[in-house]
Amino acid sequence: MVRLARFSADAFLAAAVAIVAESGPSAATMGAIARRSGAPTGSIYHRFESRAALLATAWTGIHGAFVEAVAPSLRAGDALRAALAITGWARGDADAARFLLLNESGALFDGAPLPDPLRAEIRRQEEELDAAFQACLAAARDRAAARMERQDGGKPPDGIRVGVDEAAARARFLVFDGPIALLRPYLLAGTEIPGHVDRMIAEMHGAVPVAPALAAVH
Amino acid sequence: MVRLARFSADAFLAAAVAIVAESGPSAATMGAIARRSGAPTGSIYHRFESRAALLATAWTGIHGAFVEAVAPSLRAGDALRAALAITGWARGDADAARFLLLNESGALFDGAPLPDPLRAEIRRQEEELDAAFQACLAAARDRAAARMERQDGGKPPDGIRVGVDEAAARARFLVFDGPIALLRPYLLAGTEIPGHVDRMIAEMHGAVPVAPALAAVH
DNA sequence: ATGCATATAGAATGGCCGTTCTAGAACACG
DNA sequence: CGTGTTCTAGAACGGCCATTCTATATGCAT
Repeated sequence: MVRLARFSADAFLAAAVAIVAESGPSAATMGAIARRSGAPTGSIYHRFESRAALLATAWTGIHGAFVEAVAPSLRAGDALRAALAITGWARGDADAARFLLLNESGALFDGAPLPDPLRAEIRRQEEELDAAFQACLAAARDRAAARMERQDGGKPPDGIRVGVDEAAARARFLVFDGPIALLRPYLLAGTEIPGHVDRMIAEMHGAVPVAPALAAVH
Repeated sequence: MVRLARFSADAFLAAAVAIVAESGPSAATMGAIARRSGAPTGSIYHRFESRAALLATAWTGIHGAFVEAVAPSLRAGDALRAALAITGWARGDADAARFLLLNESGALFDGAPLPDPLRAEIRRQEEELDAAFQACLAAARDRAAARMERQDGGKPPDGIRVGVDEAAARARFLVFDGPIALLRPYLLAGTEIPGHVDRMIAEMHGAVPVAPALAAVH
């Protein structure tokens, strides 16, 4: 019922993502987003209640795609495949990867008031990713226990005995922080991601155990 | 000759570093720095010609300490010791490490006009660090060549044949990006840096070669 | 046709921030 | 004991930005 919109929410989101990817979050002013969309600034407020809501919506869409790319491998207990899914996803959508990278530290919507459904979706994504990660961690722990049982009666193998916190930190690095650190230079430079990034990830996974002897701690 | 200053340049720098470490770069407004120092905003401009100059000076001081902590090990060709020097330095000055981390992407003084001596010092530090890094890379290459000669007549060992770009990228990750990625969660959370961070760095250096068969490429 | 809800269009508002300006104070030196 | 220079002190200025407001257009439902 009534006047049809010339500017869609998606158009504003796309403009915001492009600006952030090109020039960083602080360049994504309402004026810049409007200019890039060919719209007046006021029209943005017919779709989003604030700049924070707009950017958070953009973040949520991109982060959702990220989670969908990574979570299945995690749920399958395959940490290496999950790590490689990150590089694959980044290769497929460089702008999105750059956007996510530049908004890592939560500087985007720190304490800003967001619409409730958006907050709920953000939490849902975070919980889904965390649950998948925990599943992967549990699988690694089980494998470590089985390996230990096979090798000898009770003493841990040549790996180091680690606690749960350490195992989680190790897994986080192997799956997320390490691959992201490998991608960062290329994402920031805007150049293609070379194949040896994947090779290094594979080497790391082969050499650095997630849970070397976690079963001993249980 | 004349009135003695109540507020030193160092006081403003310390205030700026503390604010950035606590609340991020955008919180370090001239007003906030002045308030934290107990000075009027105008007084800051008797020491620094602009906000960019102030923050860049703070960055340069911290980065200089970082370089001094890391470069000697690099010049000695010891990549592992260099990587561990980063964690050691971060443990010794958490605020400084946080400051550096939060200003990685050069968002601090992007195209801002800076006094020439400051620019020169920044460039000098960057060149010193890069030279040390290149020395470390060259040492790794020499060791790889020697290892190859010892093992067999001409074919590369079980390592992967890599080019110069890849060797540099590998070394960068082993020395800088990897350790920093391991530190990031603890720096951002403001919690103590656990010992297993160093253990993982050592594992990585043991397992992921900087220049596996670089000599074959020369 | 005529309402009327919803859009465009862009000017106006108010706040924050970096920077500058005005006034006055302190101190080394002649 | 001025005098000049460098400081404190904080108000004032100008720009940018998010947000709101006013005026006008559009097109479906009646």
